[in-house]
Amino acid sequence: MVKYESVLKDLSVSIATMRPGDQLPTERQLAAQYGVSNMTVRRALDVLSSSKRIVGIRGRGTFVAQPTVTKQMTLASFTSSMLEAGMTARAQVLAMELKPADDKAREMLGLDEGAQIITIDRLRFGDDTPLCIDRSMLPAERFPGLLGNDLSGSLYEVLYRRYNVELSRAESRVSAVLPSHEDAQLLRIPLTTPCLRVISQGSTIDEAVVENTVSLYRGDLYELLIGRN
Amino acid sequence: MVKYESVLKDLSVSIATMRPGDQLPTERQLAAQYGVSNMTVRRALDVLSSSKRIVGIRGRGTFVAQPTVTKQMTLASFTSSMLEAGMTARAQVLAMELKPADDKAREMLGLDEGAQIITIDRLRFGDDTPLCIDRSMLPAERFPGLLGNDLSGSLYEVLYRRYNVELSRAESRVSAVLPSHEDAQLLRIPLTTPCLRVISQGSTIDEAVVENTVSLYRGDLYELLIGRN
DNA sequence: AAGTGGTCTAGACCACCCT
DNA sequence: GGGTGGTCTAGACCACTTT
Repeated sequence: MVKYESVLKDLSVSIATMRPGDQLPTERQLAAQYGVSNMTVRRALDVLSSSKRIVGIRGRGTFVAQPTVTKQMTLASFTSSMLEAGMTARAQVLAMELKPADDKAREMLGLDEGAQIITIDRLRFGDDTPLCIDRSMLPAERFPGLLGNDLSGSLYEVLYRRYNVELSRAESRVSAVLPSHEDAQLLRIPLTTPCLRVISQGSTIDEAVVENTVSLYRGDLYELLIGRN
Repeated sequence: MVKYESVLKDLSVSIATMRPGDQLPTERQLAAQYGVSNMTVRRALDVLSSSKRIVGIRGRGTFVAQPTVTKQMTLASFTSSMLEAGMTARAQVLAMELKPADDKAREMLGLDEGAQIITIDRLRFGDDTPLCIDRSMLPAERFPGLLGNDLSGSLYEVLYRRYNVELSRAESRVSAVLPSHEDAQLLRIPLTTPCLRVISQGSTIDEAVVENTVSLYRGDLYELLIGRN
């Protein structure tokens, strides 16, 4: 791990314990504290600043930002975008199941009758705040033993490392919904907080759809960023 | 304008004339060429690299990137997606205004003090059902007489036909919100119906942002389709 | 005047790729 | 070994705010 990443990680944790408006140590102080140069501290601050977690005011200081509605997110992958935002990504597995595919699942994944699927429900955190519920569905045949893996990180990474399957997100459907009782409880939000529901499919290079995920993002903390990265 | 921005701008233009796979000058060469230090060149390269326009390979060099699939993710335009759904698209103009740009508008459109903007609010229908409210903002200087045009169809088409300006959607931010009283009334929905808010910017080929639109879609009837097109 | 965020330098050094 | 991208330094300087 390079130096600025250590600084970033540490700063990220510190900020999480502070309140909006609180002032951070000065750049010089941070540089001395971490035994690192001005430029390296700034590189870490830049990441936090561009993800709107802090605000630098020339001549005044650096402050913890108000948590605005404009947090950042890409359609790429939860884990990578959390990293980019200087937050730690973590997933808590809510449920895992191996079961026969119903009609709907068979259609979505292009499976034959009698095929089995794996379902994985996960609650995803950014710095200990629940931000998203992921419900994934995959063909069991293609990923034997998947449920034995550690799924607290990136699902795509596990698929790549263990099964050498590289997925790309083909198409996503985004809608606005109110959370169910259960989901609201998991995300720790009121029932009236609108959420973003993203239904996405992962396909291999040969176009076969091998993953279907329904994600529910907290609407008050999340914004999807779509476009040229 | 700071130095790295000049370098970035110049590099951006250069890259546009090159082909994928072509090699850029080395960092040292660029530094000498622009009369600037290594770090400053790198800062510009970092921007291009994180937006996937170039790829740096340690020990080899820096190369123009292949346009990737994820880069091309776009939101379909309202008019075209209505067409695809077999519905007729129509827009009712709610308000049009020519007024001085406030700070926020100036920042978004990159305008100087004293510049004027055109705002256009439209209610968009699919088969006589109100589906979306669009609030657009454009620099007045660039589009003289825009308000005299028929705006019941596609705004982008008008801009193209009348001003020969071809816009591409640069980046869109999607969030889930509840509608205001006014917006709920316009869309004929209860206040508790979650909506999709899409903030998008249109830019010309030379990267200038000349349009900013906030769209509010009925969440119960509208789904955004994001995919490789 | 002193202190702050932000830019920039000139160069060292590392990891890596090519002979 | 020589060239490349990438990280980092120690400090200078600028723009700005506060005292």
